[in-house]
Amino acid sequence: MGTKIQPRVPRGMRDLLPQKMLQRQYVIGKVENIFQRFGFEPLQTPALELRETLMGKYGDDAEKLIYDAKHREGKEDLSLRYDLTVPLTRVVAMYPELVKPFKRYQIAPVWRAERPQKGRYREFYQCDADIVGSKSMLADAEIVTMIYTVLQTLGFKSFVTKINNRKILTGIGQYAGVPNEMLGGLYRAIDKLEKIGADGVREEMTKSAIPANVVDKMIDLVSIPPDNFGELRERLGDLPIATEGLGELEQLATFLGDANVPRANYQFDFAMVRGLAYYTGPIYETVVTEPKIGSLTGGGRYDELVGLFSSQSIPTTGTSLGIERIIDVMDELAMYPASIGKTVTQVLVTVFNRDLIGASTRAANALRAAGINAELALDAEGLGKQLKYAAAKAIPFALIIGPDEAAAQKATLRDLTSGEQTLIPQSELADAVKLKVKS
RNA sequence: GUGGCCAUAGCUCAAUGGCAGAGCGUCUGACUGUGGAUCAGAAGGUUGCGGGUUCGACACCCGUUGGCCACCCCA
Repeated sequence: MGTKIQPRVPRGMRDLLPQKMLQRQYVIGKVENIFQRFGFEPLQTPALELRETLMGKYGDDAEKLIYDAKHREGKEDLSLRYDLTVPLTRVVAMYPELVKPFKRYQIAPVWRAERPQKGRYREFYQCDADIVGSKSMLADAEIVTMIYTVLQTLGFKSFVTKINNRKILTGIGQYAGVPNEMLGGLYRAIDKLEKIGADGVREEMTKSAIPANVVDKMIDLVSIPPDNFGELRERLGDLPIATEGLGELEQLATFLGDANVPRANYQFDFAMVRGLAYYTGPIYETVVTEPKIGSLTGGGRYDELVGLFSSQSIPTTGTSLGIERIIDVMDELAMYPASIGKTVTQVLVTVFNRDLIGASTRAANALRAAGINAELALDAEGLGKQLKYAAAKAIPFALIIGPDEAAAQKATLRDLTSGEQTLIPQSELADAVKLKVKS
């Protein structure tokens, strides 16, 4: 062998070592649980999609970030999936026999060639839940309710799901009379209202070459406080598209009230914008106030997307939870329950010497049969070393069967946290250990 | 994609341009039935990588890769 290869992972991607994986599995398990409780069912799709499946759906800016993954000698142009939404619409178009409304969730990695940063990776997991085949605002309300339930279950306290409607944004654009190709700049400036204030937005709009008279109208409009439907209706009432959007949000508000989602956890924010091109109706985005890490969830209604793959379009709404950011916030705020340890092993069964390998193996298997995660020490090289190993791995208990215990048909259970030891008859081993381990 | 900060032992960090160090961790022993305490000792480095300046570079210059931060955008 010549010079060694530097062990590295691709930029923006990472290994997830066991301790991290235990935390992730906890979070993903909770999320999956809630998804199922709302009647969503699992779906899996390939990591690679045909390039043509992905292109033309997200907008130019987003599509620059799509990874190509064509094989050297392959005949198909392939790309790594950019999100889970477009694959879903592809599935819906391919299997028209799926019973509607089709409610599916998918928890899987997606890839985006962005410049990495904290809370932003090139390979990351998304947790999506969508309802295909219902145009009712009740579907949107279910999505927002579920977002609330997930975050609340994970222990989040101060978070707000902001809700707006693409139709209102379109209305704002019409009201301002800005040409279509400038709408992007307009929306982007509006989106920054909270971050940079009205003056900042004014500056931003001027930079985007939006006429001065329009800018003033915009600032006025966008400065309408959240939840103030009346004021907005007064201004945009002449525009059918805006009226329609407002009507939808009012219905949504009623349904959220029915669902008892706490008023503090959602807000109708007419300045909230989402970048993806395919949204057509209500849009949502959840932010936490404590560590500023961007949005934890994002989603909305995209009634026309399925239509790009099929002769008929199907109304669809859904959300994507940013599991990576949720995990980052939970790390920062130490939100994991004590029950997720650093290891899955509950008991290390030590091996006193070669002659007692059999006794320890039988004990380990008895524990395993009783549903206890038991690890058998693999080298009989001294009790001290084995206990040190247990401590290093944060295994909470060690079982010791030395000559004395073996002769008396007993075993010693040592609590590595307190140092307390109990002598247990081998006949009652599993039950006695179970009691100790669970407490 | 644009701009800035950073990269030295497994980890956290030192070292006026002049012999690359400390703390923690790791390993061994004091302790042949007990880890986390104490003591003694040991291992561990091409200073991210490639060039350049210099008698001499961890330090200065250029490039490159990666991490972080602010934009852009977004989960």
